[in-house]
Amino acid sequence: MINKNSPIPIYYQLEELIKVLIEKGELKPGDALPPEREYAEKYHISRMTVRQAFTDLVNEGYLYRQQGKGTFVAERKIEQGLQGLTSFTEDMIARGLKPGSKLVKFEMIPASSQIAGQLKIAEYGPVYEISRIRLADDVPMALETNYISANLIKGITEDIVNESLYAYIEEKLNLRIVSATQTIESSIASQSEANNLNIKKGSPVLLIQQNTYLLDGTPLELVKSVYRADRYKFIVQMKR
Amino acid sequence: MINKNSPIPIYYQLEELIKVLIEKGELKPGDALPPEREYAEKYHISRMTVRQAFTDLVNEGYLYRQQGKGTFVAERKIEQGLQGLTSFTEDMIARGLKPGSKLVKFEMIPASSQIAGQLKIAEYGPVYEISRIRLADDVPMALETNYISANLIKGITEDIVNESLYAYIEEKLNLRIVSATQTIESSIASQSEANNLNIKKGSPVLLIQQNTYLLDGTPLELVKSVYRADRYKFIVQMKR
DNA sequence: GAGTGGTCTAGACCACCCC
DNA sequence: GGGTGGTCTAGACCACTCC
Repeated sequence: MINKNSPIPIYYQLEELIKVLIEKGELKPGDALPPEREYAEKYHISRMTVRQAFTDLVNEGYLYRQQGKGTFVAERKIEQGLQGLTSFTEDMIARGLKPGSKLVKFEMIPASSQIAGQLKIAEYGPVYEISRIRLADDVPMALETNYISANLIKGITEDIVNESLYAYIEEKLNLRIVSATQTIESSIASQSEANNLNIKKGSPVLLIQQNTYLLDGTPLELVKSVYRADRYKFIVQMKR
Repeated sequence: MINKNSPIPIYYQLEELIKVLIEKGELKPGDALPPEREYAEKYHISRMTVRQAFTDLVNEGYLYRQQGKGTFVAERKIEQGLQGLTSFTEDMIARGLKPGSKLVKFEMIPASSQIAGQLKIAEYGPVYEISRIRLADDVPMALETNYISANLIKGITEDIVNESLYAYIEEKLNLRIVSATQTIESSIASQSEANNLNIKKGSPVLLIQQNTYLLDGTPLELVKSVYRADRYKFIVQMKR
């Protein structure tokens, strides 16, 4: 079960092993896991290594610990798109919907002061503005506009946007997206938003602005989205 | 600086020490910290202990690591109420507003099937229904309704509700609130909501439903809130 | 090659829970 | 008292980055 000569870290192998037990239902919510010392002995590994695996699973919400009592399987995690940073595509798939996209604008423009401030670039610096109607099961779900500094991300084409912008950024440019701040507010559709989303003017919409950051805190992009309230709810999981 | 005989764990003392350096500005965003081995030597502690402190600070968003390069101070954390679970009161204080509250309903009712299902109690089981108008700087901000199983939380009184329900639950009943799921949607104020919030019928509002859970996953309460869109934006921080 | 973080060991003692 | 997780040690070798 555990291969000590594998290049995959032992603690990681143990995490996967425990996750599988939970997903197969052999460990049910509320069940106590075997104690750390027992795992250490069984697999001939150090207790600290077992603890590293357990700690990760606690942080991911699979387990919880109680001093003096033991380690237990947590209630089933909410299977939602929002336990972390996800793209529209990932979000829709997690919700069981077929994602789609229709490009409505793809331009390079000078940054307004508001956008330049958020992206921490010079005012009037070049940014890509990419507007897309986002579809779920072929019905409009949201109107999404991305702003990305053209100096940071060079060589974007329409083809890349139609494929996957995130995959291009992460795989081709080797930039790691690690965090984001989202601001969510309630609003009412303007005439042009209503036209794009195929709803009536004045219908309620969810306005989401996302700032995305790289590992060192450099702003990568700004995304402004308008979601149809009748089709979309935002879900967040929080820990104390 | 580090007291090895203190009952406070060494790794925790080190965390506080580093946090203070960051908050005082002696360590600025982007700065490299001294390497782990240097801390270990300086304070005569094990490198693993240093690593535990660093790891916690990375998880809390204060630091980030780069293999082969070093450990660095992250960009200033967004000082927002929403980097974790907060009560309305905490949220308002974090936003620089004076929280207030006006009780409009306090009853014990039989749980509807929807509420019973969410709280995982029997249908028609007793629940407290507590409705409050939430004020920020003395102006209505939200209409909030809590549902709590009366069997789980016994002996709530109006006085407790007017003080702090969370403090009562955590301190007096010794229950630890650890996680919550929030569903956020956009809607339009009904006539009665509009009256309570002092806005026009049909104005946009943010509908937030929160399910709160204890350590072992037991549902503690259900909170349904209606926030004025003109005064409130919801903010979330996410990590990959 | 030198320096950094990443993984791992084989112990130890403490704090807490339950019987 | 026995079992659990919580903290801590003093090393070791590996993987990665940079010069």
